[in-house]
Amino acid sequence: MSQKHATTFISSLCSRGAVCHARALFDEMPERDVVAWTAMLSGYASNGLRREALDVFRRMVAAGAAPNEYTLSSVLTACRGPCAPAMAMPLHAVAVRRGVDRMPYVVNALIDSYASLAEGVVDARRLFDALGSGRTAASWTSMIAGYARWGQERTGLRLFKTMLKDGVELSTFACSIALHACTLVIDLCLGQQLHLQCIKKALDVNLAVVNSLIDMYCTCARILDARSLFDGTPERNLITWNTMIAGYSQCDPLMALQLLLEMNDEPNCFTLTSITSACADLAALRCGKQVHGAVLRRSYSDDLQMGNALVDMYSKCGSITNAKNVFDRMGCKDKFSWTSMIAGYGMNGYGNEAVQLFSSMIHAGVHPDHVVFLSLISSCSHAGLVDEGWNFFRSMINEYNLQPNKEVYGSVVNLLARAGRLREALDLIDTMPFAPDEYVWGALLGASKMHNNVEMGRLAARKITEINPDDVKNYIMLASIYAAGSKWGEYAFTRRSLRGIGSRKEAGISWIEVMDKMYSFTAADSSSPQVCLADEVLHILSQHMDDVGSEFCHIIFKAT
DNA sequence: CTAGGGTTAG
Repeated sequence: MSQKHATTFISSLCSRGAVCHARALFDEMPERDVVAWTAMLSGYASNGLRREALDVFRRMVAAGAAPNEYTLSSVLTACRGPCAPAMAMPLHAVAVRRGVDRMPYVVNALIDSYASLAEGVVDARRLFDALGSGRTAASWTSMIAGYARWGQERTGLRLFKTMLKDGVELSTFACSIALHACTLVIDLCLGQQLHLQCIKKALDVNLAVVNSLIDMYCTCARILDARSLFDGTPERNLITWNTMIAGYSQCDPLMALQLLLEMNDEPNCFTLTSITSACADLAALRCGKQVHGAVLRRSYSDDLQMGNALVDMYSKCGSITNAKNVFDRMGCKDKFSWTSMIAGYGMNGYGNEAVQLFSSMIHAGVHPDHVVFLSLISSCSHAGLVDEGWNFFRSMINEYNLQPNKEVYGSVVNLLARAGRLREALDLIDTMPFAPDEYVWGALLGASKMHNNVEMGRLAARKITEINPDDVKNYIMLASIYAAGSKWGEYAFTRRSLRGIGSRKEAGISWIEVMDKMYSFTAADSSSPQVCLADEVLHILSQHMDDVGSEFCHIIFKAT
């Protein structure tokens, strides 16, 4: 068999996944030219065997075969990912030495390689600019993707527009990258324009494009548009399902579970993370436990994001012991893991534990940010640890050089006011570097009611009215403060202005799901005869809650 | 006879 024939055979075997047979044949060859080496190398690479591909490259160099432009672009793409930053420079040097560093395929691969590191984007751009008219569609998309990857989405999108102006035909690749950039900066307008272009050029039959469109609409809060694309596409893969489920987990967690039921593919780690966060929003503990079981069976528990979602889910379901168990078992933790656990302690009333965990976090060398301090201060607020909370606020500014944002100020106002230190809360509002919003005043108003402080309540309510005159609960709250302080004249006046607004306080609705039926209740819903039985029903329900909750999940995971 | 770019979760 000639060398040419053997090489053809090798690539053919590799393209059908028979890499081992290809390798056996390769090893039998009495001599191997560049083409043969490259065929073997790219055969490994296209089958995801990057280590083997790199090994072939090393042996090839050692054997004295000179890599050409095919070899270099193959080896560059083979080491995409974690080892790309280390390989970009040396391989670039080889390309220069072989005189192929300006060949489009090589340059495109180099752009991608350099842009795999944030600091390399500038080098990538230099290569891109040097290409001049030698740019291909892939050069553009690699460069745009490089920007989008490192938080320069706007620059990427500008380059995308330049590309179109230069007359480069819109490809499915460019389209999905640009759509992804729109998603990252939440630019619905541009996303919709792109959608239109997709339809015009019939690119919306491409699954990757459809998936990016669905993601874009979900992120831009257009779940219905996302759903109609999802329903309309003739073909769906796991990414399609995961994107749609992730979208629902943000705005309609029950629908996320529903979609999981309809899915025929096996859920993967991404699916289960979204489902876990849906369970967190529903406070569906039994369901969340079933998901956790599915996670353990599939050995996804080592995944960082999965662990974080589980900690969050158990915290929001009030199961702090399980949250702590998951947290403690996590092999590696990031800022989000610590924040979720601290917030979990806080929302369940464990202020001291939250404070303790914060110091463990500092001990572990994790830098706190605004979100951590927000969780921490609100933990202190719930647990009545006023001085501790106040000290964290001070240390946030003085020790960690963090400028508290509006939310943090609001949380500190809440901390002081709930503890009855209304005067100090008001002073803080007066000195904070933001215009106080209705939520800050709302915290003061609520605390004024709690501590029967008519004067402070009147002030807070007046401020809220200036910001939002239609806020009904503001008037109701103020009226009850007057009532408690026996200020009946002002009470009557407030009730009258409430009638003047002509709106009613929206009823708070609670709901409960039993099997596949949804029951809703409103507070003091005496109009419904069923509610007369509410206490009895609730009593029975609480006895059977565990069994009922798990039913739904058994349906979901019956296949596992 | 050998080479390229894209979409998913907190």
